[in-house]
Amino acid sequence: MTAPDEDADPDSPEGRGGAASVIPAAPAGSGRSGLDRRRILGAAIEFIDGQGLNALTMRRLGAYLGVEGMALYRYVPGRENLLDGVVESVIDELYGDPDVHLAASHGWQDYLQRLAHGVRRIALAHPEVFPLVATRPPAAPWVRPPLRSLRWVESFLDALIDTGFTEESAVAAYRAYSSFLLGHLLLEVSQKGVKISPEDHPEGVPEAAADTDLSEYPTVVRLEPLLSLDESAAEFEEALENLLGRLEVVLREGRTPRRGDRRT
Amino acid sequence: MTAPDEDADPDSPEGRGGAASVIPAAPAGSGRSGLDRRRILGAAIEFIDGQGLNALTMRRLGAYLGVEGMALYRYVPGRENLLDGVVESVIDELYGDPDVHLAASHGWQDYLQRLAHGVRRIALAHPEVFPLVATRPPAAPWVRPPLRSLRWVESFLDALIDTGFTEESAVAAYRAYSSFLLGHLLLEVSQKGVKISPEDHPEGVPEAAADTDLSEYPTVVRLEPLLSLDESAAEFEEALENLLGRLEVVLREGRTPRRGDRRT
DNA sequence: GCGGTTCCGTTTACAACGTAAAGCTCCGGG
DNA sequence: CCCGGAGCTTTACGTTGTAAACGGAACCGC
Repeated sequence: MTAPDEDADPDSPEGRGGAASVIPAAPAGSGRSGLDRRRILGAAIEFIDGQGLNALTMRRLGAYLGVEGMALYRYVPGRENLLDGVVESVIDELYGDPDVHLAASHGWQDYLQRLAHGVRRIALAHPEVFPLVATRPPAAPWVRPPLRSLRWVESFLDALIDTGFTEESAVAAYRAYSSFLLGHLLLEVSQKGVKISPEDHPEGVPEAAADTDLSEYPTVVRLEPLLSLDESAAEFEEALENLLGRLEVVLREGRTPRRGDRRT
Repeated sequence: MTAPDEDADPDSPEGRGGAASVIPAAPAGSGRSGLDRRRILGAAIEFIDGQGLNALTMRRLGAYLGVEGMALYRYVPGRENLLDGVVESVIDELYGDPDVHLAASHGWQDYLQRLAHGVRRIALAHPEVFPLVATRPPAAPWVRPPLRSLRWVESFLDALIDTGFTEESAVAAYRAYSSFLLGHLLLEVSQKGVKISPEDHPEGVPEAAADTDLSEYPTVVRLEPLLSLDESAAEFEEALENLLGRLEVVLREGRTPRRGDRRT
């Protein structure tokens, strides 16, 4: 079903190289006994990708690994920690992505562009996992967003500061960038999440939905084809470019612009 | 504790009029017997605001209402549905907000501005609830974002179309606006969510955290004061204004700008 | 008044969850 | 041969969401 050519999304799974596959871990119940934290986290990710987050329970994950559920507790302190680990693991895929660099060797715009697409690739590869990134309470109070690892935050700030941003504007940029990524990807991922409805209406009237009464919302109904059109890639690109443009202004003016600009 | 004057956030709880209080419902366990769906949803919101989302269980919510837990099932089909109802209720607070209008009587910019602040007020009033807005699977596949109610989507699209947007650009605007709101508010809310840590360090060194080793992240450490500075209100304003500016361009050009047409 | 229905809340019940604690089972070093 | 520990399983407990049966009050037409 997925239109394979035409204007294929460069961030779609397998669109780019080898990133987005977590761990070479054994397929499912094969590689017996070699249990360890990484294998567990890898399995958890596979499991969530396949069965959804709600389906993930300790016992089921155990079974998925050919083991008894309680066995996991030898390597993982508990479920919450496991989920934290999952998030961390998923974000760590960035390190394996050859298109994403830790340093801004080709300018900050290139750096941010690559980073954004790297994160998007991850989000699209693990749509069920990604919301966790947004929801899990952060280890450090700042570091909220998509790049939850301190190492990435460090890299981000360094990259910008090295290329001329002031500290203030680098931090401002970090936040603007983060919330852009978070918002856009969350929206995109959850839009994909709802497939074309697994069952239902094998025939009968396609409009005038069965569950809710749409007759009060004529515009929504009329624009439905537009609304359900998926332009995410282009929209992402546009919003990203706009953001970069905004940051460029910040850079040039050396400060984060304030309304009415009465500064401290 | 909350610095009351200075440059008070206009969207902070009680900053604006009467919105952001769900339902006049009885305080806690007072108004006995009059159980019904709205009262339950109201109580659930209060409960989540007070005890956090994780603490919400059917039995506890029952107890909070002076009732036996199973009693709730007469009015609510189940927990999932309850959470959906909570989200819906919270969004419905928009209707009670005198500053937010359903129609763009003072131009679309005014409309979007008011709407954005209305949603922000809600997010700040219910920081524990808001992430649900982002996470809950949507009833209709499109309609993803902060304004989950079809009525608001309808209103949004009408407002823009009435003031000159094409259908395509109205939809594009809807998405850009949504993801902006979602991202920014989610970030903001979860940043506030982590208060000054309920317990711990009643004394001792405030920096050089006890749990993780920050020594590898000198920039993060150095910028920590900046990073934890809370400029959310200003940042929100700036990003919102930028977005509106972007939409204005879209409006003027009558189309959603595609990659390729430049205008730096 | 009175039997019956209907409403609403309680009780009881159960499977599944996260997790503590104790029990196996094997394995390499004395 | 025995031992101790690593690694997994068993058993156990409290809590969760929810189905089903239950009780009692409030109302109905008579």
